[in-house]
Order: sequence, then C-alpha cells, then structure tokens
Amino acid sequence: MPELPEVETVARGLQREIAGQRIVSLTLGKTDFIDNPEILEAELPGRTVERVERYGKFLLLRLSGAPEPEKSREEAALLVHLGMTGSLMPKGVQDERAKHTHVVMLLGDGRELRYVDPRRFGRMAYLAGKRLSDELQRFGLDPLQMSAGEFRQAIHLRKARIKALLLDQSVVRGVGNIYADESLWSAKIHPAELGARLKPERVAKLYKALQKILQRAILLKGSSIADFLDADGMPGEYQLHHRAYGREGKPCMRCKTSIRRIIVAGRSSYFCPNCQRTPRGIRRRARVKRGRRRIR
DNA sequence: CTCGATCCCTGGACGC
DNA sequence: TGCGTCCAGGGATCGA
Repeated sequence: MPELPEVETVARGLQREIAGQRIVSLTLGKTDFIDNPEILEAELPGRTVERVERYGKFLLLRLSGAPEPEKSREEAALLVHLGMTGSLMPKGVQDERAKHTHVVMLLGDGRELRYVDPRRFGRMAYLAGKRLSDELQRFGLDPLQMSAGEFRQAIHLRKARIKALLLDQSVVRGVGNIYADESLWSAKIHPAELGARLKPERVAKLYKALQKILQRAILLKGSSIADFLDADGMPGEYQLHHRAYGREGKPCMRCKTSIRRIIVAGRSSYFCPNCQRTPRGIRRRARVKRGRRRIR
C-alpha cells in the first residue's frame, strides 16, 4: 500500500520519465474516484507536466499554465492519490492495457501515462490557484522536513492515541499503517499510548525512528506488499525489513516475544507486548477485530 | 476533540 | 473446481 516511501519512489520515477512531456489527450474509464472528470478533460490536454512531486501520500503533477493569460500565472496541478492499489506508470501505446485502467494520458513522446486502480480507493483531482493551495494547506508537515520541535508540537498536547496521530494526515503527512507500526516498534512505544502522555524524550525517539525508517525505506524503493511497483515496474524491498507490520505471532526481533495484533484507531496494529508496554490507564477494549463470533 | 462504525471497492486467502 | 465468506485499508462522513 503506497505510503510516503512508495509515493516518493513513484514520484522520482515519474519525474525522470515524464517531466517535460505534454499531455496530448485524455481517455477516462470509470471516474468515481475523480473529483470532477469534466474539468480533467477540459484542462489537461495541451498542458505540460513540468515536474512531479510527492506531497504526503499524493503525487503532484505540476502543470504548465492555462492558455488564457489571466489564468496562466496560477499554479496548477494534477493530484493523484494511489489509495491502496493505484499505480501511475508510463507505458508504450502498444502495451496491453491492464484490467482496471481508468485514466490514460497520451504524452507528446507517444507513450501513455496510465492510472490503474482495481479498488478505486485512490483519488484524482485537477486543482489550480486558491483551490490548490487550500487543498494542500489541509495537511500537516512532511515528517522528513519537519524539525524535532515541530513534531513534538504536533502531538504533545493531543489526547488521541499516538497511532491515530501518526495516521492523521493533518498531523503529519505521508505516514500510513506500515510505517506507523514500524516506527512505534523502533521507538518502543505502544500504539495506544496517548500523545500527551509521551515524555519529550520518547517523542524525540519516535521522531528519529520515523525519519530513519522512512529514509531507509525510500532507499529501498518502498515496501511491496500487495502489488506495489515503482515507475519502472519494479517492486521495492523494504518489506523484507519489517520488524512489526504483518508479523503477528512471529518473534520480536529484539526480544523474541510473540508479536501481537490489536486494533487501534480502527486499523490493525502490530507491536511487541514486551518492548512496547501497554500504557497505564488505557482501556483495553482494543481487541483483535471482531474475533470469532458467528457461532451456530 | 476523539471515538467507533460504516461505506467505498476488488482480489486474494481460506474453508468446505 | 468452485463457491461463499472474510479481510485488507486510506479517507470521508456521521453520530455518540
């Protein structure tokens, strides 16, 4: 599932592959994940993808200005969220179209930039000017760009669980379930711990762990669970380095205790019950999701 | 402010 | 081989 390192990998690949390319034409399939398909059809053809950036878990395709002079100074971009199963890759026109190909952009060099997303949990939107800046403002700081102080500021007064805070894109942008669990394991913090109850030195430890893990994951081109591939169609390798995520029942790589899975903030959370002690005063209604009912 | 529940969606895993 | 069921999860939304 594409989180910050995976989206960064895709953004770098697309920057290398398609920056400078003009979008000649656009073909849409299913559009229920697109904010306003008509605007895409009206605005994209003729624009050039000036550069490709990552913004949290979004890909930001920065576009050249509109033909109309009064609008040409506006920043314009195509926002793409890959959701769980989305991919955005350049392909040759002759290449067979994968099932669930929903957007095809013909590029100036003859290739096609294709968006494929079986579950359509992704999102696509053309935004410009104030709409674009307003949208981007909804999000918190990038965990790789924020300072330790800014990170602490974002969580130290919050009563929510630290796992929920890490996943909240308005707190920090780009962290998802995998890297939240990995950084909490690394910092030895229980996912249900409340932000406000974390001592400053533990927050600092989490900040360092998060940055280190994200940077290392970027170097390894992300985690390929499900079907994540980078812009060259290559899987990442960070999934081989997971210490907690997806390791229920397997021994903790520090202390051999069996990794547990509970639900925190509505998400599977993998942790070591020995290294990451249950905080005092936490109601332990956090159980494994709807376990084994359905008797009969 | 924070929570859980629900929905969106498809494919893969699993049981029989 | 095939069918039914469960489950994954980011994000929006709603009610408590």
